Amino acid sequence: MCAFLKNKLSIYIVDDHQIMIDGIKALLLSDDRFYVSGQNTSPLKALEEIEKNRPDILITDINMKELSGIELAKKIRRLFPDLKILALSMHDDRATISDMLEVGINGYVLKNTGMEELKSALLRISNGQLFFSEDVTAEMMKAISEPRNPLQKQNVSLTPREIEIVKLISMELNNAGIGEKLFISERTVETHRKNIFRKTNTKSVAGLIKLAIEQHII
Amino acid sequence: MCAFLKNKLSIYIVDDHQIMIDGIKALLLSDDRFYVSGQNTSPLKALEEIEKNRPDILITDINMKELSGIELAKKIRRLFPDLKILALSMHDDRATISDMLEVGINGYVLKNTGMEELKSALLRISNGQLFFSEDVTAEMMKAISEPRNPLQKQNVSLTPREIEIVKLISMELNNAGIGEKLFISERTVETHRKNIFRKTNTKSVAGLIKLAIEQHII
DNA sequence: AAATTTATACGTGCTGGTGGGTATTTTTAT
DNA sequence: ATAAAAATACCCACCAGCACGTATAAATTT
Repeated sequence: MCAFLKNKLSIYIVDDHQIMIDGIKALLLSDDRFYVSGQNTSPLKALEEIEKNRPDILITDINMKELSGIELAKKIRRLFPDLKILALSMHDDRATISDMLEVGINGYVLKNTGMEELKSALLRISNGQLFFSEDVTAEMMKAISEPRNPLQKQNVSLTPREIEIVKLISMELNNAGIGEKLFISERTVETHRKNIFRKTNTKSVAGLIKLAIEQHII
Repeated sequence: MCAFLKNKLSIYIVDDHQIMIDGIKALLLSDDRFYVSGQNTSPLKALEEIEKNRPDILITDINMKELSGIELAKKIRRLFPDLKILALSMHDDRATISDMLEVGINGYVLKNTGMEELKSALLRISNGQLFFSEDVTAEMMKAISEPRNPLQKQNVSLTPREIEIVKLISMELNNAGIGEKLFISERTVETHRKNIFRKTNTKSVAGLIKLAIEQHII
């Protein structure tokens, strides 16, 4: 089951974009240290296949429609604790990185880095080491060096109602419009709004929307 | 210079994400009908290289930070009218599609389709035909069947200064703060703001920020 | 059963942004 | 050289949202 025994690393790929899968596959195919044991554009189907397939390393995208990479990684960690996970992402935003680290992934590389880096990531991970892209490491360093800035990694736990409000704000509705839509008073909307800004520690709609997008609320 | 003469299609790839370039390259490499004459993660550098390189087909991503695929395609169309352009995008939103069609691209495939489709797109385009992914075609059909809906195709071409303003808005600065930072009057910021909202056809900061994130402006 | 969270709602004063303009200078494109 | 686009700046009236509050019913959690 390990790389040493069969002399090839067994890789499973999950990515929303078939073309990305095809690309990675083609590249690994030409390198006899790797073997692509399977792939899927659907995280859920991938979970089933992994059960039978038992690869060494899972390469997963993070921003997937069906199930986020974070959720997938969580499930994987629970079901197959030994399976190594390498996150492959477009973004190096702190929230996502820290979410993934918390889940306990083994590596995080950005899509804007080359394939060589991906290969070394795979090799290092298979050795039990961790691997992070330079930009990701930099972001982590920054997070550490800024002792306890107000932005923390606070879990922005909005209530369902508040999330609804955020969604409507993002749809360019004003308080009156939101009230109408939810059959509540404009005053109530104002109160929700206040609470949302307080909780998210944002001071303008701009910040709120950025956060909401980062956290995949909208 | 054409595919028939040298029996290989010369392809140039532009994409923000090196890993995507690497993937496509690896795949085309294994097919002797294609030849990757060059690639770049920077649209601007690509433009220079294409001048010398003169490929048959340019594969370009659409959502790039430096220069959007739309802008790149426009420049290409003006400078090298014979060069075929194949857009490769994550999104099938109507605005982008119609922008690209207007510029006069030769094909549009989505990243969530397989590599085989990419290959046939390349072959058909080299024959002077057009090629569009199924989803893209569907979106076009829908657009036609819905006679003249209000959503039109707005060109979101913000000026450099306006983009600067958008960035500062997204950083939760108010007009006064922005003016201070850019050494301009608060009145000027107000004017920029007005123009930005008019151009982007957004009516609140929420919409603007969403758009800005979509378009990778921030 | 008690405590907490969530969702509801109102008042008031202030200010920052909106929408309506107009206009000049500088830069870029033709 | 000239037209067009971009960047600069101001005026005025209006009101939506913010910052302070306070308060109560309903649902959840402990």
